[in-house]
Amino acid sequence: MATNLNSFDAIYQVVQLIPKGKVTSYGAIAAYLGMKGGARMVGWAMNASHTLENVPAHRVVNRNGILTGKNFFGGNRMQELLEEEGIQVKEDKIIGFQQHFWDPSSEL
DNA sequence: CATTTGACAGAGG
DNA sequence: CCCTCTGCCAAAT
Repeated sequence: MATNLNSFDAIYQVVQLIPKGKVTSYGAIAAYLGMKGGARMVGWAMNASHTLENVPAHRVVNRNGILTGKNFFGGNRMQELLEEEGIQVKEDKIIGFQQHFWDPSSEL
């Protein structure tokens, strides 16, 4: 797919496609977009996306299921959003991460 | 144009 | 699981 999408836009699309109550990792998104190993780029996109509203970056965590970007959300905002979607978060990390994991490469 | 940086990932200890 | 080092890619300065 990747219809006329610029670097960041493609990432925003995938993040917006994450089902409610699900989460994914930067690497999974990067791999889906073909930039395996470019996971850092995904984080960069999120940094730019945090100014947007339709990008549920709170559903994107690192490979360990840790809310790496919670600091960018402003306090416990990220954790609250996840808990509202049925995801339990403890000490900045998702409980049963694999259980809530959503892989774009498999689901899309 | 070269260097630094960044919300990562994987391997090793 | 935590810490450290290396590898990757693109944007920002």
